[in-house]
Amino acid sequence: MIDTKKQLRSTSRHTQIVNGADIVLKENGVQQFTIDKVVDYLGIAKGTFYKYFESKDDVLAEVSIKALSLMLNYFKLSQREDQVGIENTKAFILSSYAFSLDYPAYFELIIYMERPEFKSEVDGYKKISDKVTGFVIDHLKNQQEKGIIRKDIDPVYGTFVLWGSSMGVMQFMEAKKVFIEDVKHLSQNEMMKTYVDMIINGVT
Amino acid sequence: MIDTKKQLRSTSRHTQIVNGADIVLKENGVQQFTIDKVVDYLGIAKGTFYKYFESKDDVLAEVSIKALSLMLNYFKLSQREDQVGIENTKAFILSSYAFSLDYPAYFELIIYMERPEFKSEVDGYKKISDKVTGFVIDHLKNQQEKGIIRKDIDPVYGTFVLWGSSMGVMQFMEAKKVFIEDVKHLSQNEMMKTYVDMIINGVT
Amino acid sequence: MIDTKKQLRSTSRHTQIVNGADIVLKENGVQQFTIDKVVDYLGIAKGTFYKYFESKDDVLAEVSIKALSLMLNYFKLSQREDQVGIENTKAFILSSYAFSLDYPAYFELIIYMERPEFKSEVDGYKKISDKVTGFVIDHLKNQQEKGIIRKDIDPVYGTFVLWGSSMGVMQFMEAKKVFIEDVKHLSQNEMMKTYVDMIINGVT
Amino acid sequence: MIDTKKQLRSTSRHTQIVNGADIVLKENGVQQFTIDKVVDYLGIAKGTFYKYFESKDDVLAEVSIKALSLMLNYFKLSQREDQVGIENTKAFILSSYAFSLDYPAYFELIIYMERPEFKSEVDGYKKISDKVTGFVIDHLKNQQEKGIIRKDIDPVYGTFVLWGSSMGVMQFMEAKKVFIEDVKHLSQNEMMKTYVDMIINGVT
DNA sequence: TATGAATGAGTGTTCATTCAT
DNA sequence: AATGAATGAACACTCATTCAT
Repeated sequence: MIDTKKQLRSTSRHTQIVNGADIVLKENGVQQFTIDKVVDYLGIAKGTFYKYFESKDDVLAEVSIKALSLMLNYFKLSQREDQVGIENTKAFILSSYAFSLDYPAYFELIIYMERPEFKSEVDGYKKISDKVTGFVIDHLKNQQEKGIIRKDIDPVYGTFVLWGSSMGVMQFMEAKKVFIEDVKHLSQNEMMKTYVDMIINGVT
Repeated sequence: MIDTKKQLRSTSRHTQIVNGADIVLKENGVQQFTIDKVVDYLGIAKGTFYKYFESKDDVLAEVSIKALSLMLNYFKLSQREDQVGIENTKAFILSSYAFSLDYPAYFELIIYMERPEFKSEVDGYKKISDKVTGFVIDHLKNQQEKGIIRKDIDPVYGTFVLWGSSMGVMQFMEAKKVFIEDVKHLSQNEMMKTYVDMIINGVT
Repeated sequence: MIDTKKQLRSTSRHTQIVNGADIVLKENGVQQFTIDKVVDYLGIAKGTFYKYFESKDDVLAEVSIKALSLMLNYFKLSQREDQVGIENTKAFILSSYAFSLDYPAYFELIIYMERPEFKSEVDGYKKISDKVTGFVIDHLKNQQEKGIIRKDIDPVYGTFVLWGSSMGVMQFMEAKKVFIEDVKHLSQNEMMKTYVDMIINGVT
Repeated sequence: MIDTKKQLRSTSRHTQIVNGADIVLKENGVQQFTIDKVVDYLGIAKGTFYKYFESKDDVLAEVSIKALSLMLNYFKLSQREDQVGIENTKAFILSSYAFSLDYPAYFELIIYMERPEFKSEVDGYKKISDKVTGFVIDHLKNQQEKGIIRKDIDPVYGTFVLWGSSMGVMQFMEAKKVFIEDVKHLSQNEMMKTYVDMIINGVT
């Protein structure tokens, strides 16, 4: 339990709960994330939580807005005008890798939110989710116009494939971390490089 | 509940429980898989279950051995001598796609087992996991020797990339099923084709 | 939320809250009636509510005054000078049936208020309750004087019997609605007719 | 909490829980009946309860079987061969009155179970419920054949009217107990007599 | 007089695991 | 070796009521 009173002055309860949920998520992962842990951590009553959020998925949607915004920021920061040719696409993929390394719980959350049964009523979620998708689609189209990426790849399919496959590789590495590094003496970075190399070659 | 007595003579309790868990898994999926359902199905006592398995994850690890074996079989059956060039690699990727469609619960299980917190003590799991990995590594090496796949790709990294990315794309499609088909009017098959095209181009 | 300010000038807070509770009751029924909904609807603070009312049951008691007043009005409107003989008594019973159809939530409330554990301190409730009772007693006495209703029935007992039994029949029909209409293919109206016929025969 | 061990030897857990629920019901009434109270009373774990019953409504259904059986018994015991004419019908109505006096919580429960949303999966409930209804219908038919009750009354409607109205009168008396006896100095018995007189006159 | 954030004891329900027999 | 009754902490969610400002 943290000292709630200090925070109250500077932050609204809503934000405070989102922040608490954020921390609980990072410490426990999505599967072990519970409302009980959040209210315990914040030292507030359960009723208080439900004054601000309709459901568990509701807070998670808000946290995932932070997660997606942060990821989008990683994407944007990876793009530089002085990078020519396929470099920007490489940089984009590597930035999503960096994000998954820096914020593994966020990464897990984004996957969790994609469950079909998840019907978020939180406006911001759909918005930022579309924004991220849009960013990648635009990137692909742009590279196709410049003649850098093959024009026969549908940008929408291409985006989902890019996203799905890179997330898969990262998830795989995360899961097999111990196995890969200790047993096989492989490096995650080396593996990511191989992936980028393979997928980049496939689209150019 | 099935008739346990007949099985008892020919099969050991251990195997019998794994088989029961297998069927329960296929019928319910990983999230709805419970020990209660397993012992109900088998008509055995709960205590008996815990005599043979330390935990829920323990049986699931054993079931996943069956799942991985079956997947390996799909891989093997996809390879034909009369297929030339890159066709065998394509066939290999598509066979893992077919597997995920034919046995969604197994596919779900394999992903479930990859959680970092999952620490299986079951010997056989590592064995079959290595076997599957070995198969793909051999495949890659083979294709490289024939000059079909680029020689600069490390076969071990390449294997993990191939595996991780294709599973990622499939998982992504499964999760976004409704979204992809209803909202974007995309086809899962078309998306898989795009993936195969992109990754194949990247390795040849 | 409604605009509270306008009402404030003309109506007292007390009345205003009762009116709000009234509307919330009609829209939600007794079981779903919550203080939260009332203060939300009125746009006032919860503390304000508890300044004017000691408990949830307290407001409901006040709302039930409105309900009983309305029911009394139904009773009165059912009586016409040109109706001769037992017709006015029939009309009286049918008017209480009409009331229960027109204002199901009020009807529900009246039954809810009759729980033994409900101890209303609200003055007005007893008053209107007596008024309704008085009306029926007077009606019975009147009919007895005219020789329409048997003189050996005590008008006070008769009133409670009339009231209790007709409410019971209506409550029974409401509860068994599905059962009566779907399973037994009976009609609510037909059942009410049977009741009126039986009870009217019993008193004449 | 009672001493559980003694009971265990003679009674099965199932029966024991039903008995506990029975007592909790009688002490608290339907609205305040909770699983927590039942397990607290029995001194068992919540999980134990749910091993034997699927839901709260499930136990209540079982308890109501006891209630309905008991009520049916009251009905049957009221019928005597040496009673002639309308006396048996009177006795029947008075027996349901006696039942509601002896077991007010059971009476409440029977009303509670009639909620349309209540979908009991418990076989016995429908059975005994139908039995009770059947008993009354048969009684009416019988009296009609003997020429004691008017033949133009449909026995099914008549049953429901009889049941609904008598339950209504009893519920009304229960609710207004204090009011009737203290304020109006009326007697419940006198009121019941009036009801029986009125309804009997209406049907003969 | 009015506020509204905060409370917390419920509420029904689940399920992996234990242990006396 | 086998049983299966019992556990109990966990879970998401509710709502009448309080009290410091």
